[in-house]
Amino acid sequence: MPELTERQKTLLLLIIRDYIESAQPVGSKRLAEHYHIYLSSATIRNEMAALTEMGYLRQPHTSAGRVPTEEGYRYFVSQMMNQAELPASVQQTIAHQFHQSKPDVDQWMTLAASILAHQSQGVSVVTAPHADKAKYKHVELISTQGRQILMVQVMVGGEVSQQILTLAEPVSQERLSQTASRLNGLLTGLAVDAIAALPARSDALDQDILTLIVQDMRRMVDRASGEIYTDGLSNVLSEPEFAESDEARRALKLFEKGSTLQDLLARTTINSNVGGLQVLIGGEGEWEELRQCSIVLARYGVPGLATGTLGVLGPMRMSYARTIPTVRFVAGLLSDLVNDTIAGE
Amino acid sequence: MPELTERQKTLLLLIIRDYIESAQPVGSKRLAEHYHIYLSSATIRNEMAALTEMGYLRQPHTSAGRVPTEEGYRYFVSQMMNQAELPASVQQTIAHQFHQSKPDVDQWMTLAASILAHQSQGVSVVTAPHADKAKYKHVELISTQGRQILMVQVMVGGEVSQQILTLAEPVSQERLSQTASRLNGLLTGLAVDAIAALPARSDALDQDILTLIVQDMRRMVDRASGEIYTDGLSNVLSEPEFAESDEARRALKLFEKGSTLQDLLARTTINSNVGGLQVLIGGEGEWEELRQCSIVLARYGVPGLATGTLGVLGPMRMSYARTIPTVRFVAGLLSDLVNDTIAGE
DNA sequence: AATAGCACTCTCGTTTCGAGAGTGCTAACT
DNA sequence: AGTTAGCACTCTCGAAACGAGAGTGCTATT
Repeated sequence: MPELTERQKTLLLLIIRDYIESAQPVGSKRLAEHYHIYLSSATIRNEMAALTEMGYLRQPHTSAGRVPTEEGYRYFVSQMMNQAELPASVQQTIAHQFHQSKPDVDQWMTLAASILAHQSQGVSVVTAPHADKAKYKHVELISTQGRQILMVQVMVGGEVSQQILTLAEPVSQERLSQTASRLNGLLTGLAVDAIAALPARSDALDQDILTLIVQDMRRMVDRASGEIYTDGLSNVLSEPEFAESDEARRALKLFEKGSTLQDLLARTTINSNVGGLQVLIGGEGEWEELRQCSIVLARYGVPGLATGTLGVLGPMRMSYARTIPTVRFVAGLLSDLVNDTIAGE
Repeated sequence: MPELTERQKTLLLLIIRDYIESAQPVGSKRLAEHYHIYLSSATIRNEMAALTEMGYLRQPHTSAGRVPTEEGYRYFVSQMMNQAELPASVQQTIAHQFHQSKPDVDQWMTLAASILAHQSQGVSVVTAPHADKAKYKHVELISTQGRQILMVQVMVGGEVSQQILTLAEPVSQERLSQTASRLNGLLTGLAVDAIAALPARSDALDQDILTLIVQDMRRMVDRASGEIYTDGLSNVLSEPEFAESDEARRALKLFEKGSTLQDLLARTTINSNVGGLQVLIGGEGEWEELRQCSIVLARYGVPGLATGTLGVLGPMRMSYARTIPTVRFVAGLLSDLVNDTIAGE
């Protein structure tokens, strides 16, 4: 259906840009006066009617200006997708912040969330890089008290999981350390399936821990993403479309119980490959809670080894021109960091 | 200034209770009709005038009903402080949830935050129990990649900190394990100051790690509270006083950058001892952002060993009758849990 | 001391109204 | 044929007007 004439394209983009800035329906007259189009308002009206007919625009009421439809936004985004780049100065500032921070995943995620939120004036969402196919690297067992022990497990790539276990009976730290070192000798470099396939061990404690390790690795692989880092929540309230608190509350709830969010991010895992951006506009008919929102998502990391998701959520009227390049740039940066971290293995 | 007659007390409490429910200024007539006071509206008016004079009530405009002042709320809270108890059935439900969960601090905190938020319809705030005087228990060193290693440190009491370190040069896992086990033999049970006072070690790696351990322990002691668990953020938006998003945004921002919050919780550390509640009303002249809010705080844990803070933030008009007993009860529960955890040492 | 009565004040929801902005359509223009 | 001017019409929005309702303070009475 790309029956858009050149003029219609320009007009459409202009209208959307104006609406994103002003948050108000844009009319033919305003358009004719404000921008240097050498067209009369009447002509513009005709074109607008056509664009409305085609489903790119919409009028809130008869005799109000036009507002982009979701389809309109989609066109807008597709147009700017390949073109927008973050100014070099901003790039430098951001990169600088990352290189100054400690080499700690937690720090990176927090920083990424903060930068995304500030740059885009939206709500940022970042998940930690996650090994698609976890390989065992190391386990430590530390007795904390009585029958409870702390198990710290490290994957190749540096992903860490800690968990508290309750054993059937108290075990001394020495015994735990021996068990751990035996298992470490045995399992290093193996994937979860290989470990599960090992023959049962003679020592009961060994066997118990082994089972738990497998469980834990499974859990790490299954949860598409663990904790979600987020920032800029208060930004949603600045947007006029969330002035009535009801709509805003719905959006906030998304972040309290992460299930919808998890769902959303999981989808991206499937559809999108590292490097590509994905923009979901108006919930895409799937997410009722997001009907008023858009999300710009990207996948980062090293495919097959460790990847994560990051993105920005905002009103459908969000500034894509700022958000898209920022998300892309930060995703690239994080990919590099992950790459560097893994490189040594 | 407790020149309140018995009748004035009853009236004041009634007015506040009504206002908390209805969120609307309460007038003399409404009061006379709705409740079984055998007084005429005129009499009530007189008393109201007196209460206003004394600073417990306020009228938004001439000829509107009365609204409690902060002083009024304070009186209200002081009255109900000793009396309110959570229904036994609710107590059971809550206790049940805790006993079903895994023995994991993270789980507990999340659960506590969730329960508080739901019960009180406010925003809950919980910090993990934190050792006031950390004692060393165990360290593990795990090489993750090249010069970077993961250091996992466990305190007596079970508090865990993990950190990524970058060494001057790559070190094998064997060597790391040896170092760790040497240090474990040496340091177990010592407090940070004792460790800092140890003579320097001959082995360079040992010494490096030792320094880092001390640093890390200091860090853990210093940060009054690390991560803040929170829930029910979307509840703020339901309250009519936050209908205009500006006020709501301010409250939300509190939770994004935790500094004010940290500050607030730190104060409680000083003023309040375990078991006692503290109710801050209207920011108490100190916290501009909280002028419209109240916060019910409690300290839990075992004094001198490990304590944490928990509380609920809501509009000044929040339901103290539900919030106060809930906070008190959950604080008690968490104290028990901390106690049980530590008992074994 | 408590109350009934009264005059007065102030808010709030409704209604009315006109300005303004925008539209669609038709007829004229290039 | 594409563009533009003109016009009648629609709809929103803010201001002004207004009356109902609720509440108050004060005074006189019980």
